[in-house]
Amino acid sequence: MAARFNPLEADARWQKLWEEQGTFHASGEGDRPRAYVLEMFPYPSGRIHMGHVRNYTMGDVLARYRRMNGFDVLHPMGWDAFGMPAENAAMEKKVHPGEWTRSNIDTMRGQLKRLGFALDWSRELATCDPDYYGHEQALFLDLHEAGLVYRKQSEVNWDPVDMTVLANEQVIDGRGWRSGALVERRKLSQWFLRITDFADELLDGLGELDQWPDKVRLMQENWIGKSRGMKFRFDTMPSDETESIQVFTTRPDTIFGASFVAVSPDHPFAAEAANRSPAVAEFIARCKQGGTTAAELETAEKLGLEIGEVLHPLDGGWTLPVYIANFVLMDYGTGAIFGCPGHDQRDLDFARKYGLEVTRVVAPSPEEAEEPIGDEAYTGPGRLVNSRFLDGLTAEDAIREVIARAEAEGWGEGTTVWRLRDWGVSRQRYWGTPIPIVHCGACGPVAVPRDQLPVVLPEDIDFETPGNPLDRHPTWSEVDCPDCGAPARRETDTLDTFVDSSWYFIRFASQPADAPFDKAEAERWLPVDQYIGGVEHAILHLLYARFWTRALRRIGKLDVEEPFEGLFTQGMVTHLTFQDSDGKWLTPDEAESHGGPVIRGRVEKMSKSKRNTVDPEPIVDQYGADAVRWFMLSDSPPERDLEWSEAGIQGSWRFVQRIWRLAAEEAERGSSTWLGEGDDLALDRKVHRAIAAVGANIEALAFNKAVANLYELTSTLEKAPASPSRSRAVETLIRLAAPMVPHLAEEAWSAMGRDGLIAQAEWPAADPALLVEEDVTIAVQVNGKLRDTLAAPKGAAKEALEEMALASEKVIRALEGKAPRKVIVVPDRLVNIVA
RNA sequence: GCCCCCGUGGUGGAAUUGGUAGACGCGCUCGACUCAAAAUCGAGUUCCGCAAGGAGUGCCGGUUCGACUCCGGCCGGGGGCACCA
Repeated sequence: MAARFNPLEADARWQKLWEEQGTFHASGEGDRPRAYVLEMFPYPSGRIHMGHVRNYTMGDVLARYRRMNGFDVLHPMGWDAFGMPAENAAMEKKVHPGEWTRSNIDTMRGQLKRLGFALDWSRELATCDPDYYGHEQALFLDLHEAGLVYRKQSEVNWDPVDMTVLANEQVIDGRGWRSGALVERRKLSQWFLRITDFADELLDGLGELDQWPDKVRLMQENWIGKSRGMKFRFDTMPSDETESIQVFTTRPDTIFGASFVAVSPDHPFAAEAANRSPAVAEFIARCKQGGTTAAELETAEKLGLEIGEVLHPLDGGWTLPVYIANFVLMDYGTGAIFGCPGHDQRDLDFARKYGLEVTRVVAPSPEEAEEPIGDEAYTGPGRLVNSRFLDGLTAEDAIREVIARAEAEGWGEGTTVWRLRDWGVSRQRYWGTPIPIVHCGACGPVAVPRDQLPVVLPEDIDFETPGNPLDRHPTWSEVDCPDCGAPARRETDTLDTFVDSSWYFIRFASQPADAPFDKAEAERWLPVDQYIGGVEHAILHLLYARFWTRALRRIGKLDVEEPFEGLFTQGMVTHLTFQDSDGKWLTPDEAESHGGPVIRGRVEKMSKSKRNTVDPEPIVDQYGADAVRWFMLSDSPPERDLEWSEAGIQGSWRFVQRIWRLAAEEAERGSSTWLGEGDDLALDRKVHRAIAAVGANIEALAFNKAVANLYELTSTLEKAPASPSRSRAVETLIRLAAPMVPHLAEEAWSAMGRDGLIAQAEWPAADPALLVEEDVTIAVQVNGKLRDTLAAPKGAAKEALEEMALASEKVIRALEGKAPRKVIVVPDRLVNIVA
């Protein structure tokens, strides 16, 4: 038996065997309990990075652990294969996006396989495959038929050089991130999904997701942004021809503090005014200039232009000026507000600038009723003042009162508004799922008949000229209208790639050829028991997937409420950064061999721009998959960042060899030479405590703690004398470590002469009798300070413990002759003597 | 600006419901083996102190027999949203 574990040889051998035997295929048959373990599928960008390795190692440990615990485990892998980088590569390197993507997938699949992940590769899918996106088109049409898809004009970020729509994230300081051109706002007809129809259930559903991080639930809650308030109207002057203005407020109680009404520059009321006056039109144009970056908005000046007058709904003799104001958003609430400068900071800034009245209508105490408002609006609690029939009411009561009156008198109503907007899914790009619609001059937009799906992307495309290649393709879009047969044109937009990732976990669970999924089969696996991925998807992907699942439920396709029962967001992999004296980023290797001075920078997320990435593949070459896996689990709590270090991976390598030595030693000794030396009960207890601890920690995804448990057990075993207990314990150690270091575990398992694969072996059971301590150490405190410890049998009587504690010499000394006033005894834990 | 999270040795981090702070790893120190080195093994490693003992979980205060843990106020770091009415 080899003195060293040789991963270079062993890893590949076991990986081949697992693959040949289909060890990790999810059966879906029989009545074993099922577990669906899923990590967010990767974008095939080229090569696996350390973040992937960490993410997939965590999921793999859980999947292997569940399998050893008797579960039928579904642990699949696929590729989020549509998206911009492929088109960029096409433009820069003159390769077809499909070719580039598929070649990346091949590379990355090979890299993943070398890490020995227990994946069911038979279910592998790529979203760029017509077999996948064709079914997505069918689902899109299902939602369309159900009225959950619609088309409307919408403003987009338009890059006039690249001739493409940009996502908000791709607009940097008002310019296209690739072209650097000033981005324009254009109105285009776009497809939308009615996610706002589900706002209430998406919000309420968060309450049930108790296996999600609070942080993510909170982020989604804020994103959905439910606000209760009142919508009401300000009537225009009887002489005006224009209609009344609807406003929304969350503070109807402050209605007597109103000093102006403001509408968005995009509001119809503003447009009307612009029609009448070039000055107004010019002002609106000015409002639309300027960037949308955080910094610019922060410092942006409040701009307003008075364009009319309206009547206060509770006092026909009270007129208020109407302004167009640049800080009012058209797509929130009604696009118009009433300004209450006393109790809203923005309104106050505006009122000061334009010399409008500032009235206090809420005061924290009666004494402060006439206290003028200074530079800060008062937004705290209090009672109403200067508010006629509302005076003296609390803000909450006043809100109810005003809404009740508005509803009774018919000028307003209590309502709820949402921050969440419908999901625009049109993208003017080639490398995505074609939207299965045909535009006919006579019939309008018509769904592509089901038997004509999938609508497949053309292969012969040209990236030489900017813009959407689909739009430019000479023939692809030319079709006959499915309804009337007249010449028509295909929709040339493709779907947002977030649509692709909104249902891939369903397709993993069930993949018939003729349908997106089989309802019953998918329902047997779903929801995903444990989903693991980066926190950067906390809102978009996870919200869209929740919506898509609920939409399918509403149309009767799938009876699942929430797609992901458990969610875990793992931290990033970070690394030191280095710069030379000119500020140029250096790789760690360059930093070492650099002649000049090198500045050690901060520890940051691995990124190409900071040049601090570490490619996993050479590390696997050098140390083997298990050492890499072990390191990914060991150093930091999984939800926090992990700093990559050479010392860390070396430590992991040493540990892998330590386990190997224990196994090799036992294997060599054989199973007969030492029999009869008797059991080592103390060792048995430690082993069973480790069984319980490692299991509990893996279930809690506290991998770093499970790792610590294994280190501790290993050290104990190294020091333990030979005995049947020790031999059993080494076997147990191998089983416990198997989910984390599977290749080593298989090798040791087979060397020790055990049958079958350890991947399919049983997880050891902790014997409850051995988990109970016989003796415990009792802490003895005097006035809360530790003075002594004493050994006592478990379950010793309080009186006995008290007596023992009072007899302690150290206690007597600490008491300095004072008599104990009180003695607190916590059984099996401590005695505290208060003097 | 609003919301949320986190501050523990040289370092990553442990510490069921408040009950012996620093498990386990990394690093470091000393020792063994070696001509030597690597690898490996053993001992030690919160701080002050020879010791007895004292101090100690960002800072200040509070609750409690007892606080890393609970409460209030600061300071520092990170994240999310952002003119959301």
